[in-house]
Amino acid sequence: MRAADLSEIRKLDLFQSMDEDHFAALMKAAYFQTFPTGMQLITEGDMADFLFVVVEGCVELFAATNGREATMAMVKPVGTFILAAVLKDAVYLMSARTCAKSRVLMIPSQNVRNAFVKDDSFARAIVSELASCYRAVVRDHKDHKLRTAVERLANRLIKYHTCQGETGSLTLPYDKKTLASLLGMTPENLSRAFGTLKPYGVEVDGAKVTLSDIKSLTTLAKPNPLIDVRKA
Amino acid sequence: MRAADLSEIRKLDLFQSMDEDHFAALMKAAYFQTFPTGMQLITEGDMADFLFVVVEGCVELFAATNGREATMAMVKPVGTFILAAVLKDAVYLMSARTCAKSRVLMIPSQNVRNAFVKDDSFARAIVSELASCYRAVVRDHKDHKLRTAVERLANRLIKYHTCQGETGSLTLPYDKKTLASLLGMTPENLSRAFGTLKPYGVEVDGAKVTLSDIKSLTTLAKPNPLIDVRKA
DNA sequence: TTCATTTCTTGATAATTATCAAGTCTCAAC
DNA sequence: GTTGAGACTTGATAATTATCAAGAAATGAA
Repeated sequence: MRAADLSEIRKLDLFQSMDEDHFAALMKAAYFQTFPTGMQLITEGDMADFLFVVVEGCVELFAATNGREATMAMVKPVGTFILAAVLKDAVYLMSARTCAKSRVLMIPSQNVRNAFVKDDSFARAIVSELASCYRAVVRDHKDHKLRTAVERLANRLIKYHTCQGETGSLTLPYDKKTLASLLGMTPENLSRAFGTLKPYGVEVDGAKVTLSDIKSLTTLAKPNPLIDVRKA
Repeated sequence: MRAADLSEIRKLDLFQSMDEDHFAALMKAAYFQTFPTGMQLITEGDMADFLFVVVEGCVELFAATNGREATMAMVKPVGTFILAAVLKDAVYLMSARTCAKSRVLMIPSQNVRNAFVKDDSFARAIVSELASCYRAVVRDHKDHKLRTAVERLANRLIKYHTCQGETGSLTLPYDKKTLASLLGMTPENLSRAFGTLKPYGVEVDGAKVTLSDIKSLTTLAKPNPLIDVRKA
C-alpha cells in the first residue's frame, strides 16, 4: 500500500485515535484496491472474510430471495459495510457491488477482531460506527413501515435538497432504477410517483429535480427527524 | 435490589464475564422494576436515559409518525433494547411499552458508557449484542422488501412452528393485532392472509394454529436462512 | 348471569402498487 | 449517419393492500 493512501486512511474516524503499532499491523494485512463499476464484491451467505471501507466511489448493498432483488443501502465515502457480520464471525446478510469506480479498503475479519480486542480506541470507534449503522437501518425500516411510496419519495427529495444546499434544485445521486429499489418500489412506480408530486412543485428532468413549492411538498411529506437523517 | 435478582442478572450474557466491582457499580445505579401490562416505558424522541433489559415478560417496540403506528419488534427475555441510542448518547428512535407484566432492568446510560470504557469483557458483550440487534433489523428489513404479506405470514408461522418443537401445531405468541403490525399489515389483512393459507394446510383457532401440510406451506413460503432466524 | 368492551372476522369498496407491453429517448459503437 | 442497448416513461390491467362498515365471538367486570 502506498504511503499516501496510508495517511489518508489513518485520518478516517475509525482509525484516527488507534495505536500506531496496531494500525500498522492492521494495514499490513489489508488490501486497498480500486474496482470498476458493476463489480460484485461480496455475496450474501458467504462467510465474512473482510471488513470493507469505501474510500472513494459508491457501493450498493442489495439482497435477493426467490427471484426478487432489492437495494438495501448505498455506501458512500467514508463508510464501512458488513461490520456486524465481521464482528460476529458470521455470514454476510447482504451482497455488495460497486456502482461507480471505487477505491475500497479490505481488512481481513480476523485482523479486525484482533485489533478490536487489543486496541480500546479502535473498539470504541467500531462500536460508534456499528451503532450508527444500526440506527440507520431502524430509520429505514420505519420509513417503509409508516409511509407510502409517494411519501418516501417526497421525503427523500427534501433530504437531497437539504444536503445539496437548499438551492431549489437537486441532482438525484443514483439512476432511477436504483433509487426506485432503494425506496422500495418499481421503476414504473417511481415515474408515477414523480408525476403525483408535480402539483407539489416537483419538476424532473433526467437526474435534475427542481422544487418550486417546498412548503407544499413539506406539508405532504411531513418529514420526521426520527426517520429522516439530517446529514449525508 | 434483592440478592436473588442480582445473581439472576449476573448470569445474563451481557454481565456474565464482567469484573465483579464493575458489575456491582453498575447494579448499584440500576433499577429493577416490575411493570404492569400496557405501560409505556420510553417515547421516541426522548434522550436515552436508560438501557433496558427485559428479564421477564414482553416489551413491544413501536414507532409512529403522521398518525400511523407500527410495531417494530418484540423483546423477550433476555433481551436488551435501545442499546444503540445509549451508546451514541442520542434520542430513542422507537417507543416501548410492556405487553405483559414485565420485570425490567434499567441501567442509567452514563453508567453503561462508563462500564463500557472500563470493562473490556462488558464491552465485548455489548458489541456482540449490538451486532446481533443490527442483523435482526436487517433481516426484518429484507423480509419486508422482498416478500408479500402472505409470504411473511407463512414464514413466520414456519418459524414459530420450528421454535415450538415441530409438533404440527403452534401458538401465536402475540394477539393478532400486534402480529399484524409486526408483519406490516392491517388486522383485516392478517385475517385474509390466514384464509389464503388455508389451502396450504393452515388452520386457525384463536391463538392456536395447526399446520397439516408443512411441505406445501414451505413451498409457498420459501424460507431463507438469510432472512428467517433459526433461534428464538 | 348480563352487559359492555374488545378482538377478530367478513364483505364491499377504494387506494396503492406491481406487471406487462409498448414506445420514446439517449448514448455510444460501428 | 445507422444501429442497438439500456434507461426511462406511459398506458392498460391485475394483484395486493387498506379502509370503512358491520357483525360474530371471546373476554371481563358488575
